[in-house]
Amino acid sequence: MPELPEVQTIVSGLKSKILNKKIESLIELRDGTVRFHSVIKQVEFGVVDYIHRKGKYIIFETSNDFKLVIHLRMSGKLILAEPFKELPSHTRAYFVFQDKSKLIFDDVRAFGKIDVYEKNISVPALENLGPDPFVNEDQFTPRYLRSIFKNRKSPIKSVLLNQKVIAGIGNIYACEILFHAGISPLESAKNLSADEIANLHSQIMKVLREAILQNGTTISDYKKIDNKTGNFQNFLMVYQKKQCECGAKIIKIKQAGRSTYYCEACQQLSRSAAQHVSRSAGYSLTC
DNA sequence: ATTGCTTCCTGAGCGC
DNA sequence: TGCGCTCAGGAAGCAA
Repeated sequence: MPELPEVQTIVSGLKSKILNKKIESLIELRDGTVRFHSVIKQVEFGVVDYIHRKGKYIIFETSNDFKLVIHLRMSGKLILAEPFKELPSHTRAYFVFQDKSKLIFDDVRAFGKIDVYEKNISVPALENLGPDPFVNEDQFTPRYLRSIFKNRKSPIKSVLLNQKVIAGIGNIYACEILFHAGISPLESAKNLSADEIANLHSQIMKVLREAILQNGTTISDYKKIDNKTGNFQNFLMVYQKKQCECGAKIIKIKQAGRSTYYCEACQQLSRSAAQHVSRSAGYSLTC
């Protein structure tokens, strides 16, 4: 499942491989994968001149003033392919560049989409996103989190997954971040103390930064654009784990329809700020 | 305004 | 071996 670190890894790869390439065509193999918003289908995109992301959305901007907004959802992959290479079995769409190389959008579960807009049109999905911890680092502060959490009764795990609050965190990193912050996923967001929020903020930055360094987490589907796996799965502490490093059993529950993994011993409910002990530095990169 | 449920989709893994 | 069932989950859309 591509979340912020996986999408960041993909965007970095794309920047080095397809920036300034001319899009000759965008072929759709499965209806509904590519959606044109007030743009005709036979559009000449021109050259890919800017590649960036916000949250889990990948955005290509082109020299003829178009914007391609790509979301990989559960199982989407962007794979670079040499000319004449056979297409993967779940190819939903692909770009052909002027040099005949291809960028393939492969997606088993077919939830992913490519949305085409004119460059100066605002994209609702992007407008509704909260700050991204890296793209909007100046807005994503402990103070911002305090203001948002103040009135939220929802469990903190669900709030972390809310893209309107923070753009980019998905199920795996929500679980991992809460473990490293020593906060129970069941805790109501409004119960968190200022110290706990400050610690949570720093764990969000640390876990995501570390995952980016490791090129993301490959659990099942995620692949880099060279079709290779990420490495952060080797550093997961709770997600799909049976036992915590403290020796306690990892608990699996459902929250808002999603699996949550946590350690009841390390992540206790309703501790006062005074009792709170911040987890020490975190990663043992010797796994 | 916020929260929670359903839908989309397909392959893996399971029990029988 | 093969069938049917459950599960995985991001975000949109809707209901409460």
